[in-house]
Amino acid sequence: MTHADNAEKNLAPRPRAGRPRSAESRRAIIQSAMHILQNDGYAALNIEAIAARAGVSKQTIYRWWASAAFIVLEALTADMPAQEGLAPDTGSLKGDLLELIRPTVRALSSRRGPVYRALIAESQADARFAEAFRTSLMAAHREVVRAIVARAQLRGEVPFEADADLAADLIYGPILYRLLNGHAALDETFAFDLVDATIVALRNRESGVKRAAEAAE
Amino acid sequence: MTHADNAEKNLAPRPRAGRPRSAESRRAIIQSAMHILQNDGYAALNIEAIAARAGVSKQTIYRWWASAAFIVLEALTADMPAQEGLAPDTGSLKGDLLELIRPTVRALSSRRGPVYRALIAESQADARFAEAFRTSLMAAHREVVRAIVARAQLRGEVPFEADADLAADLIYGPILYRLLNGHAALDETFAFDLVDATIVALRNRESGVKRAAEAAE
Amino acid sequence: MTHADNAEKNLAPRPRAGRPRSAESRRAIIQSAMHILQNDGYAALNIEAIAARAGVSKQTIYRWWASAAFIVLEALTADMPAQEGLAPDTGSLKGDLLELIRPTVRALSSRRGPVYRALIAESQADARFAEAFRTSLMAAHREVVRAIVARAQLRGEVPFEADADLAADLIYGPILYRLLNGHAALDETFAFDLVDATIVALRNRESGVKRAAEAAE
Amino acid sequence: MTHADNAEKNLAPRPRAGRPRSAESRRAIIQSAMHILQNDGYAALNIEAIAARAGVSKQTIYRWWASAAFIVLEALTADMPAQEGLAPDTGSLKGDLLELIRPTVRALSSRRGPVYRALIAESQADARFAEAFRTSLMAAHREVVRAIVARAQLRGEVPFEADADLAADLIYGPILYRLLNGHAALDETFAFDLVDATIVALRNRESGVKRAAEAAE
DNA sequence: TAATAATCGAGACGGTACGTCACGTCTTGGA
DNA sequence: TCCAAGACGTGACGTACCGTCTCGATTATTA
Repeated sequence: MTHADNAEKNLAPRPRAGRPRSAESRRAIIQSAMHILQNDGYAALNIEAIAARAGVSKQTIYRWWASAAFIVLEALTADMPAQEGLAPDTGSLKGDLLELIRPTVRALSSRRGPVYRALIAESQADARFAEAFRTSLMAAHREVVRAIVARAQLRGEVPFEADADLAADLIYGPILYRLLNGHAALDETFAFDLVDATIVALRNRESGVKRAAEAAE
Repeated sequence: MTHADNAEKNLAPRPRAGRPRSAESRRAIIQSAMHILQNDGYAALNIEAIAARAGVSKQTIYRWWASAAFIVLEALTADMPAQEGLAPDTGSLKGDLLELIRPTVRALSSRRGPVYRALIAESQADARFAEAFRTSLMAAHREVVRAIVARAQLRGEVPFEADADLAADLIYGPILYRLLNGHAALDETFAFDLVDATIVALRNRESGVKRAAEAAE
Repeated sequence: MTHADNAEKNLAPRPRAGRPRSAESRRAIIQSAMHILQNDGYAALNIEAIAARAGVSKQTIYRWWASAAFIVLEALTADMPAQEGLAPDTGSLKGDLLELIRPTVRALSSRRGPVYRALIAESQADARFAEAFRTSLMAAHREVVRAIVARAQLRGEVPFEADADLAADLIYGPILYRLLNGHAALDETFAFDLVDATIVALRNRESGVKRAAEAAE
Repeated sequence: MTHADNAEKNLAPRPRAGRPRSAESRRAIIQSAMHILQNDGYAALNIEAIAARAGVSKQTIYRWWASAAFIVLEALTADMPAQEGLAPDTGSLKGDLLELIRPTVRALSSRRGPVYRALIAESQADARFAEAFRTSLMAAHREVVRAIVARAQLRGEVPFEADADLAADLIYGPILYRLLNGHAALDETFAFDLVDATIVALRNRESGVKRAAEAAE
């Protein structure tokens, strides 16, 4: 999204005139937003509260972010570089997926849960944020799955017709479902089940060709 | 949940004193809520707008519903009786699942989409609504899957260890994921993929016993 | 002006539905506005401060008044009925004018001064308020002069061609001038001077006819 | 006032170090302020708008002027030298006063009106500006009247007891009154009326001595 | 020919108040 | 009892200007 992009650009080497953006304010805003979100919940996360806690004017927030959700998104993506290339590489598809999913499930069932629930809820009300969220955080998560599947294809663990995008849906879909709907726990057993289900689905080579024929019937 | 329950009770034959509840107002409120949600989106759905459009006082709304989301939920559950016993019975697991999923996906990609997106978003902010939504609509959807799987087990299409709950997660999880995140279309191809993935996962009998052993390693 | 008019009407016999306007809030708002104006000055008179001091919501203020100046105007005009028919009647033009001007000058050089200075200043920035101010307060003041002059004409103290409107300008103009510009005191001597000047101007019968001729030259 | 004074001094030959003040910026600022005031009104006259229109930084404005009103005042006083010694000298009191008032009234009823209305309004909110305005522009205007009256006294047209200050009040007071209150037009007829009223008031020799006696009664 | 000094544009900053929106509650009179 | 109308206190919204504060660049005088 434009706002967040500008923010990052303006903090990068800045050849332009005028007082430079305050890195201190930016940090205080992001920290305040996360603090309020984690402690008081998303309902309490509003611009006035963030500004007050960060000792910052509302205008400064609005100058760089379109809404509180964008601040949270930036807080999450700012951590990402450290996690980059984080696609685990254990040598086996099952190992990789478990290495990916178990920490994910663990984080979402504790402190990360409320954050993602809030951002997904916000996505339903704000199309501009939805796009930013989808193309940054969510896309990054899906990309990891795609990388894992690609390696498994090279190793011959799954056929080349295997649909990596479907795999990402089969992993993150149910996780999201349990996170948002709360009908069952996000626990280890669930992680194992998801991995198994995803692997057998990837190995099932019907996907491409045969399916098209069926649909045509 | 209490409010919605009262609503239904109060419409049933009830010998209480005073002026009876206006069925006309109830209908107008529900229709207005759905109209606003479908046309102007979740962000525009508020009590004030519903009251204005329904020609009803805000008080009347607050008397019978706890929030706009409960109105929408009532609109959906009021339609349910007509769809009840909707678990399709084609004679095969694949047929049943397709019969279930294809219309679901079709509805969600058109007029039902905004409605479910709104209710799930609301669930993240309101725990009381979340419970109502989960135990009514969502539970009903999952129950259909469970019935289909049970029949498949009786037919011997899938082992008795097959996890019907996981099957529901594998079906509705990815659907929800695409609905909420919008990274890919909710189309026919997706429905076929989901059905295939779910079936191979159900047939994979590792699920229960072996898994526990692995986790213990 | 519409806002102020409605306010008065709605406090009068009200045959309409809905919760009636709170006379208590109205009183608290007007009193708070006057208190702030008298103690902290016009610069400190803003809607937020009035609302806070009156224990009232901003919305309630905006519902009935277009700006703080209108509240002050209502405070002044609400006192007017008590002063109505206040055109003094001493039996002589000079007596009447003195009876009118001396208290005016005295009030403006003490507590009324800041109030009128504020309202006139506001009139320069807000055309809608300017009209309200002119047609209520200012018009009432001018009307008193007109009544005094009319009686003097009947008594034969001044010719019938005497211009009562000009008399009002000659009285209130210089008073306003000193009030706003502050180049000299608003004192008793000034009141006497104004009365004398106004009287001789009224007796000077050139006004109408001869002037037109001159202008045509 | 200090700011404005500095402004003028700093433009005069001054051997201070550093980059000299930009005459170009000063001109642009003054012109922009006048343009906004004349076209968009007093309410739209703010530093931000002036800076934007002049293509100048806000800092530059704040460095040389204390508020927008001072800029306007400087715009008017910068024109004054050209008008200096403007006390008309037609040989008769009436001629002089007409020569003075008619152009004044004409200017105020067209382009000068908004300007003076703004400055007088500002004077009510800012005591420091009020003093600057009173002792520069307003004092100059009053001085002209005093000079005219002095010549009339030498000619014997009015007694030596005639109060020139009162004359200035009788002229500028009503003009200001109509300008600010807008209850009647600033036209030729009004100019004639004012002149006549002022002359008869000046000729009425009661003013000083007798009045004191009356007041003591 | 530097060093010093003041100004300039640009533009971000902490503030204050604005006027609006929706909330959920509360009187009214009437059905 | 319920209903519509609609006023009420509350809290947050996003915006407009305020006056101040860096920046890098520019243009003078002084050493």
